[in-house]
Amino acid sequence: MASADDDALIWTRPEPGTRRPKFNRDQIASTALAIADAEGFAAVSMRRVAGELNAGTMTLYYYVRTKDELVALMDNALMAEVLIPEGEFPSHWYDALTAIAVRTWDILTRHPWALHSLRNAPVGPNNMRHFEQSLAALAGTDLDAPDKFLLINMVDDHVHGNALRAAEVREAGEPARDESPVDAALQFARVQIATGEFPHTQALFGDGDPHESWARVTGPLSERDRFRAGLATLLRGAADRWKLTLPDA
Amino acid sequence: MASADDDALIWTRPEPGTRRPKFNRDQIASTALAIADAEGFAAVSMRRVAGELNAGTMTLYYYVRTKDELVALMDNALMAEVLIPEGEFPSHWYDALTAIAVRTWDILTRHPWALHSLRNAPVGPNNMRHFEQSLAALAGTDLDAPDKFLLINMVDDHVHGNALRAAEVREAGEPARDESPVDAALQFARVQIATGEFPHTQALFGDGDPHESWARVTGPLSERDRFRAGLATLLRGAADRWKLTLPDA
DNA sequence: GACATCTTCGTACGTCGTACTAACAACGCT
DNA sequence: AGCGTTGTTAGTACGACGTACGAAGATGTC
Repeated sequence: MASADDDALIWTRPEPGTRRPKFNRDQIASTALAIADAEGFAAVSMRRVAGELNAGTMTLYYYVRTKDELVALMDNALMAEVLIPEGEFPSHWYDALTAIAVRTWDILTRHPWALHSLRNAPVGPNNMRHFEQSLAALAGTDLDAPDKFLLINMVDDHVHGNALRAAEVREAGEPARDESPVDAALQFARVQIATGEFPHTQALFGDGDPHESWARVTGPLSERDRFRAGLATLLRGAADRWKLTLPDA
Repeated sequence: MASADDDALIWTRPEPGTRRPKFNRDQIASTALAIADAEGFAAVSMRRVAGELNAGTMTLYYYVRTKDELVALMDNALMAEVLIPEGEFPSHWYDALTAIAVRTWDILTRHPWALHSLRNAPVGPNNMRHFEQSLAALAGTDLDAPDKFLLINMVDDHVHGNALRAAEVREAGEPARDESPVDAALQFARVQIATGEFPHTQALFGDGDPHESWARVTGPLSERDRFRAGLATLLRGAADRWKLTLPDA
């Protein structure tokens, strides 16, 4: 009876309930994510993603209606990373909000292309989970609905705004880079300052080595610590405004 | 002697030192800006801008090396609008910073495509003027260089972050809209909430009419006033942190 | 086997940015 | 007046892109 269909072994035979597609959305999203991380968002094209999966380009359109939907998938995958794991959730509102914000900032900073690109992505499940966590952080306070919403938005705005600018500036501040764009920008700034039209800027940066000036102006804190300092200032203002308790620390 | 060249009248003859280009960068930038305002940033293509000027497409490349340079021109033109006019500059640091931030927010909100699109534009002259004005706002304080820089960045981050999200949300909150995308998003959120996975979100929004829920959660303040409230909170935190005076008001 | 339906993907169209190159126009020379 | 130089405009063409259309292959049910 070991007849014609030896390939009908349990191992080679597809599971029942087959007729299963060769790919799935998670796979596609993570492939796209990998490309974006390695070569930037601009490298993520339908042809490219399909190629990476050894599929025909149009195959993707079976899983996704448009490229925007692919981007939505990418966004949702990224947002999964920003969720605080069960059990690591601080109990004090200040600590919880800080943990969420810092984690989000870390992710956004690790994927610098994301902020430029995922902005018009519609709300997905993980976006809602992120919002839910922020609300959970404020559950212990007696803020009313509009105030909770306002505070959460303030924190999110700060995170996104800062991550955005930090991503832009990152390489510019690094020494040991001498490609044209950065040097050109520094050179431009120096020439502008030399015109005397920018007395305050001149006083701030001085006339010395640009990289040294930059280091002096940014101060001793890392970009991440400067973000945290800004966040702490914001939350201090919020505590003041709404008479919220600060953690003992 | 009124001979062959009647067209050689002083009025018709071009001025000496001619050989002047037919266009200039300001013209090109404002044309591109107009297109973006009317039809969104995606409508700004080299062909389109050139067409609007009745020029050949490639003519633009005489004024600009790449499309990115065109975008830089657009960015610089926008940044001109955010500069506070001479004489309107408040003397107290708090008022000055607020004026700069609000004005910037207004401009960004009036050109919602800008935040999505101008982000990688390199620093231009008007960007430097904006920074110079921010420094001028802090001239009366005795903050040191790193603290000034940090505070200015915090405010800018807040402005950009908020304007970004406000632009996304704007239409979604408006009633009298029933196109598919917005309705689809609201519908999605309702279905998600109904799963019970989002108790805090559910408690916040309730089960009533989505637009009514939205109105209740955003509260009585306009988007602009909510931005100002967040900004005031941030600045209050800053005043606290650095022992700065608040205006009498 | 025949048929229906699920899944894959080749071809083709219209867009985009822009490299290359030719054409035209205005000036300084003689 | 003619000529070469150089500033300015623009046509053509190439290789990318997203995706509409529809044919082809694969897998299930009778």
